[in-house]
Parts: sequence; structure tokens; C-alpha cells
Amino acid sequence: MVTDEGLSGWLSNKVSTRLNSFRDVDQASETMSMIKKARVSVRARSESSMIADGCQWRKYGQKMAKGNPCPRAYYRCTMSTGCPVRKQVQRCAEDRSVLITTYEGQHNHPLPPTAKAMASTTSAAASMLLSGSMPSADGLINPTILESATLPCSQNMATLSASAPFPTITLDLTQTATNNNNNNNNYNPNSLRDLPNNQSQQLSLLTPLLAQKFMSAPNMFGHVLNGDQSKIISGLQGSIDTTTGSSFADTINAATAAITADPNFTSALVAAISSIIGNSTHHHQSSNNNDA
DNA sequence: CGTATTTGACCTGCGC
DNA sequence: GCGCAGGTCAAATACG
Repeated sequence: MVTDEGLSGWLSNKVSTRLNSFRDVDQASETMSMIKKARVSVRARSESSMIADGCQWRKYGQKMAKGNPCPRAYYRCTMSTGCPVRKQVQRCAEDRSVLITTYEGQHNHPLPPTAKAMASTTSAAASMLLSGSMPSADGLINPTILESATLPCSQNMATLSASAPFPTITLDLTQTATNNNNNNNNYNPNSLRDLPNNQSQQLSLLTPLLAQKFMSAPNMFGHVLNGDQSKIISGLQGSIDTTTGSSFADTINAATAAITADPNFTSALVAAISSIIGNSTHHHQSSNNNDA
């Protein structure tokens, strides 16, 4: 089991080690750029200006975006000086009751228990981001495979954006939400508790299902993992497991750090995830009883 | 008075 | 090279 702090610490160390191993400065910059560009986007119905995610943010800018009458707000994490994590908040042009929050970067500090709020949601995102973030030797995985193969309880909840300039996962919490007036307080330490019942149930169903699929496929890679690769999988498993209490931000950290792994490894993982998703469609019933 | 927000200016990347 | 759009900076302003 990978602990919250342990996972976070290992990821930071892994990224640093990898960067230090580069002799070519350009290659290091390219990796930093890759880390920065990995994004997780969350769509949720909310009348407030921000969804509660357990972190503290300071607004540093606002712009009108083309094609959307609503302004886009820019925030940076203020839980630690120099924390590189940013987020963008914007209302959906088609449905202004929908708030789109996009996270970018990795936290450089320990996270409070309050940041656990959205761990369930983004753990799925981390897995999918990893699977589609890099060209595979067998060809790029078709995002529609992921979308069409999503599980009954998660249908339309998680999509992989192929057209976005950055590898981006969009989690849509608006599909069945009909009554949402409780998750509107900024910095609410109990935001997961305050999610409407139907959303909470979807989240708790989705996460164990994915966790089981990953952990029940011991030969998913088709080749022997090296130490670092095993750690990546351990980290992702830990982030998927709701009982570890891994945080929302840690999950994003895991996803962004994992895509810096070598292409061959990522290629194998893409194939494995594709295979798992393909097989999973025949075993809905057994998986559906994993709700915590 | 210290801190957070607002907002116009500035920077950067990209397409033409 | 130029213009556009997205993103960031920082001075001014608001707020507790």
C-alpha cells in the first residue's frame, strides 16, 4: 500500500531523479513542459464561483475567452510558497450552471486531509490520462475506445480529450445531477460529504471498479517491469484505492509524473489498459457490487 | 493596515 | 512579420 505522503514524496523524487539524469538540457525542459501540460478538468453544476477541492487558491487573473460570454478566472495554489499548481475556472457557454475547473501542475507540499474530497473522481482520470497521453508502438489508443467502454455507472463521466492542445481528462459530474446547492462553499473542508447523493454514489462506484480492473490483471504489461515502473503502478493503484485516503492533488501528481515514464513502458500500459477495458464490458455485474 | 481581488498591460506561442 | 488568443504580471482598488 502506498501512503498519501509516501506516494507524493516518491513521485517528486522520481521526477527530480529523472530530470537530473538528463544531460541534455532541452530534454529536461521538454519533460518539464510535459508535466506542466498534463491537465485534469472537472465539470460540475455549481452556482458558486468555485467548487470546493480542499486547497487554498489566490486569484491572479481573469480573461474573456473566445466563444464564451463568461470570463475565465485564473488561480494559483497558496498552500505553499512557490507551489506551481494552477487552476482555471470557467462557466460552460452552453449551460451556465455548469462550472468547468481545470487543474495543471503538481503540488510541492504535503496536502491536508481536506484535499481528499475529489480523490475518487480524479483517480479514474489519472488512469485514462496515462493511457492516452503518449503514442503507442501499436498506434495511439483511440479515445473513443475509452469512452465507449466506460462502465455502466460511469457512463459519460470521464472522457479523454484528443483535440485539446494538452493531454486533458474531463470528468463530467453533471450528467445526472439535478439538485446541487450544497457544494458551493469555497474551501469547504467537507466538500465530498456535501456532494449531492447521486454524485457521491457515482464516484464511490466508479473508483473501486477501476481499481479492481487494474489490480486483477497481474500480467497486464506482457514484460517484466523494472523497479521504477512497478512503483508507478503501485502509486496509481494506491491513488485508485479509496481506502488509502490519497488526495485529489496527489492523483493529479501521479498522472503527470507517470507520463514522464519511458515510451516503451507507456506503450505497454496503453495496450494493457485497452485490453482490460475491452474485457471489462462482459463483467459488469460482478463489478457493480464493489461500492464502499 | 495587511491581504485579496480587479483589471489593463504585457508576454508568448501559433497560424497565416 | 503581423495579428490574435491565451496566460501572467503588477499597480490600483476593495475589503475585513
